[in-house]
Amino acid sequence: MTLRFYDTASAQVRDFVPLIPGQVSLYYCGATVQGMPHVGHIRSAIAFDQLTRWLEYRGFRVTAVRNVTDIDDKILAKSAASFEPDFEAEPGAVRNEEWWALAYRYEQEFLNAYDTLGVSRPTYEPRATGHIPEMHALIQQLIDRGHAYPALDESGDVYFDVRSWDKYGSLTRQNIDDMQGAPDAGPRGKKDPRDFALWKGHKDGEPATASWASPWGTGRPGWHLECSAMVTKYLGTEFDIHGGGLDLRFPHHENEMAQSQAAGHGFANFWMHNGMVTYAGEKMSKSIGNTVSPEQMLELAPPRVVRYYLGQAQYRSVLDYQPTSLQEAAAAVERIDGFITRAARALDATEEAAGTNSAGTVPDAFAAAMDDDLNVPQALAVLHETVRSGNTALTAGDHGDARQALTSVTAMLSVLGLTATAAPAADEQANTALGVLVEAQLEARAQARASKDWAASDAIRDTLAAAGVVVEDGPDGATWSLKRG
RNA sequence: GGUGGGUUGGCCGAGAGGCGAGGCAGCGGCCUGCAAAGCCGUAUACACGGGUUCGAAUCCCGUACCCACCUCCA
Repeated sequence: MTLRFYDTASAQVRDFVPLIPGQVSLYYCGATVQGMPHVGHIRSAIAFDQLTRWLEYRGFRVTAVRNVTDIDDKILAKSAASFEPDFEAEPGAVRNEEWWALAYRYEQEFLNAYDTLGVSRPTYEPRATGHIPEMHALIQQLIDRGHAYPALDESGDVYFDVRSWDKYGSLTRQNIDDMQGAPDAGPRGKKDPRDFALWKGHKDGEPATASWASPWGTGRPGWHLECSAMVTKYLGTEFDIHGGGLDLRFPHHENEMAQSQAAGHGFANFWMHNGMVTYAGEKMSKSIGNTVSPEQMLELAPPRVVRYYLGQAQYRSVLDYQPTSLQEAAAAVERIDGFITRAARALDATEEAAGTNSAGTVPDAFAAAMDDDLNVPQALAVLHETVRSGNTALTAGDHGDARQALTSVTAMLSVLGLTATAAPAADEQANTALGVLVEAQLEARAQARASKDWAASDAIRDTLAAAGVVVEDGPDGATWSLKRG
């Protein structure tokens, strides 16, 4: 049983062998908390959550780290704008908000979205501003090794010297001389326009709270450096997997890799990048303004449906959002949930040992699909096939097979982060206040049906349906459930 | 200009030399008083043009179009 993942650095699917047997160290880039999350952020988190869950299912102890970039240009700019007299508060924006408050507030928004959509919390979630000393140590190390230098002007910046590191560009297989270079970078005291900032000198007008003392003058960390420093602190100088969105490959991850390896670190063994979410074929991003928020999706569908939708494609592929996407996902989820509800009720009613919650195992075909670079679509095919065979078993009254299918489905859903909320057992449901009323209606309907009074029977069913109670007739009489969503 | 990725049936979305993944929608059937749910059946799908091969959606060459990154971006 071999796990295989696509590694961006080597551009191939490779066998995954962790550095320490039985353990996996995973770092994936979280958000720059400068605004509300959009579903692109969530898709990335779901992808690495699926990875984490699958590794854990496979018996690995996973140490997952997801950073929070809580200081950067945009955060400072947004905060500064909130103090302007003509500040026009966007929905959700706050007037006169300090940069650190703004960052913490949006961090909470991200956490809420992650939690709602079932993204398990990483082991550690470090903030950039909490790791200034580690960054200073790394910068000093790079200067000592001749790979970094204080800006040639008086800006107080410290730059990484890309020309000093001949492997620069190797992650994305680019040649430095073929790169466009930052058009607006100008010299800014750089030796090469592609040199990037490890440390940004304090600028006039920036709040004093956004500035830390350093051997090179007061300032704040560069984006790329913070990840390198935090990875090393929590996972060591060499670790198994570094993840993030495909758009972070360059420059962010290229720069991270360069500075860490130039500092003598082995760094990431695997680089895994999730594909973008597009809207009408265009990448969803703040700068384009075509974002769809988790809230907007959650208005259209329950969290598990949103999770199903965002997690159903293979993580590396582009996921194009369409207005009908969530309806389709909802239908698929309802099909699964319908089986679970029916199976649970049928089995509970006939078997006393219903509480056998032994952690089920996943079908071999499902496992093989997940082992193969997290082929979730293929795994979902196995899930649906299991649901079908379970339905067939239920119809046939084959409770042994039905139970096996139920256990199997439950295990698969757990791995995918789609665990169904346990449907109430029939008698439990009947004992609620609503249940008493519904049962009375169903009793009346049963009598109407017995006397072939179809008009009365259907009227009751319609009334219940209007109240969100779905009635289904079966061989043993009618059952009911609350309409989901 | 450089570097990657893509184009699969009405839609989404896997696969990767021979047996038509799966879901959604549609159609037909079984079941049902009628429904619903479920089950069964149902599609001459692989951008285009060449080539290799007994056989190509899958390999090779070329073409077109799309996307991403090279500037902050999950």
